[in-house]
Amino acid sequence: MTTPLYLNIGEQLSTEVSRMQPGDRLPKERELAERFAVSRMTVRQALSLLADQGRVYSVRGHGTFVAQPHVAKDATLASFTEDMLARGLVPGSRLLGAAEVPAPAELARALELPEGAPTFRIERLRLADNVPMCLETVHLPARLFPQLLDADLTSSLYALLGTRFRTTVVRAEQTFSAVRLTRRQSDLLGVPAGSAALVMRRVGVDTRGRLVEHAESIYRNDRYEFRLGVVRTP
Amino acid sequence: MTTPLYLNIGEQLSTEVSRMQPGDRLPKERELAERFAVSRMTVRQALSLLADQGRVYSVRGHGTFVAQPHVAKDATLASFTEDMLARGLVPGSRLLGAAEVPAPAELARALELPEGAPTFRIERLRLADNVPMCLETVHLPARLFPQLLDADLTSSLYALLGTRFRTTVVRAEQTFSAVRLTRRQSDLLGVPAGSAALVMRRVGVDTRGRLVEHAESIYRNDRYEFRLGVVRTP
DNA sequence: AAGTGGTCTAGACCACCCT
DNA sequence: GGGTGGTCTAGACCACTTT
Repeated sequence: MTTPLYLNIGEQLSTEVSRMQPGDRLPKERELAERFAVSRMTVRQALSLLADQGRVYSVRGHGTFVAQPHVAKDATLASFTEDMLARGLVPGSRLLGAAEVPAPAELARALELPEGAPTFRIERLRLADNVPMCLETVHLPARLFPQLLDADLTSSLYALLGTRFRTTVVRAEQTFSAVRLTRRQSDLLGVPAGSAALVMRRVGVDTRGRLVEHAESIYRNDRYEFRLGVVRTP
Repeated sequence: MTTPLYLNIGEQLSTEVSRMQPGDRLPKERELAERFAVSRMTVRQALSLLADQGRVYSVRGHGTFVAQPHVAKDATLASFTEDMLARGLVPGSRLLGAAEVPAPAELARALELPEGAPTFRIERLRLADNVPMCLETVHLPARLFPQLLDADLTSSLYALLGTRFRTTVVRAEQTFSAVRLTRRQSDLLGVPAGSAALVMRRVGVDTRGRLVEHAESIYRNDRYEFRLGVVRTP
C-alpha cells in the first residue's frame, strides 16, 4: 500500500467532477463503493478531499453535488517585490534613509527586544511601474544582521536576507488599519494632503522562530487594496 | 443521537488541550477510545476537529501533540458577531435601513447577478460594548432569501441565514482599503469628521458555491485593526 | 416508505519511529 | 521488535429529504 486508496479514488473523482456541470449530482456513495470495490468509508474519505477543496458539497438525505467553481486563494506571505510582480507591476525602490537606532518602546515590545536595543532602520519609498506605491519603514535587530547597512538596500530585502544571512521569513503576523497622511507622507507618495491610506504592520518570524523583522507599510489607497481569501473552520 | 459523539468528545479534548503545554503529548488514540468508551475511528474524528484548527498535530509512529499557539493560522471567516465575541466585546446592532433595491453595476458584477436584479440592502450600525464600531452595508440576492426583511435584523445575519434558510457562508473573498469618512458616516460612528477608516469588503460563498452576500464594513480606526497570520508557501 | 448522506463499531493490517 | 498513527473493512443504525 504505497499510495493510499482514497487518494487514488479522490483523483479519479476529481477528473470526473471537472467534466460535470455545477449542480450535477454525483453517484451515490454506495454505488461508488461498489464501482471502486472499496468500503463506503473509503469512498467518503475520497469525497471529503473534494469537499474540503470546495469542489463538491453534500446534502443529507439528498445526494452529493458539484459546487459552483470559485477562486479563493489564501493569503500567502509575500515581500513587496513579490507582491508587485504577482500583480503584474514592476517593483522599484528609493532609499530614504538607513541608520542604526535604539529600539523605541513599542518596537522593542513587538520584536521582544530590550528597550533601546540596537536596530537597523530602513526607510524606503516603494515604486510600482516607477510610480510611488507605498512608504515602508523596516526595523531589524542589529545583532542578527551585522554590516547590513553596507549592502544595496534598493532591491528586495527578503532576497538579501536569504543570500547574505541565510535567513528566511517563513511566517508573519500582520495587522491592517487606516491613517490620514501627514504632509510629508502625501508629498512623497504623490497624493493630495490629508488623504486616507492603508497601513500594514508586520512582524516576521524565521524558521528558528526568531523575530527578525518589523515593517510598517503605508499604501496609497488609490493604487492598492489587500485581497484575502478566507474559509470557515467548523 | 441528537448531537454526534465525536463533537462532544472533541469539546472535551479541546478543554483538555487548552490546559496543556505546547509540545505535550496527548494520550494514545487507543487509550482515548477506551476512556470515552467509543471506537478508535470516533476518537480520530474528534481529533481531526482539533487538527483542522491547528490546535494539535500528529506524527506517524510517534504520537499526537499540542501545537504551538498562534503558529500562523490563516484568518478564519467570522461574522461581526463572532469577531467581537472573540475580542471579548459584546456585539450589538442598530438597524439604519432595510429595503429591496435593484443591484447597481458594481454590486451586480461582484455577486454575478444581472444588473438591476432585485437585492435586499441592509444597513446597520454595529456596536461593541454599546459603542459604535463599524458601519455595515450588506446586499443579498432577493431570490435566494424570500421574506428576509420580515425577520429580526438586529442580531446576527449569519445565524439568521443558518436557521431560516439553511445556508452557511463557508468561504469569502475579502479586500481591505482605507477611506476618509463623509460627514454622515463620522456622525454615525461618533468620530471627528474627515477621519480615516478601514474598509473591508466581502463576497461570501455558501457550501454550494453560490455567491450569497456582499458586505461593506467601515471600521472606526481608533477601535479596530484587522489581524492576520500568514505563512510562506514554498 | 424508500433512499440518501451522517455517524459509529470492532476489528484488521500497514508505514513509520523509537530503542 | 514494540508501539504509534494511517488506512481500510463490512457491516449497522440514525437523521433527513423526497415520493
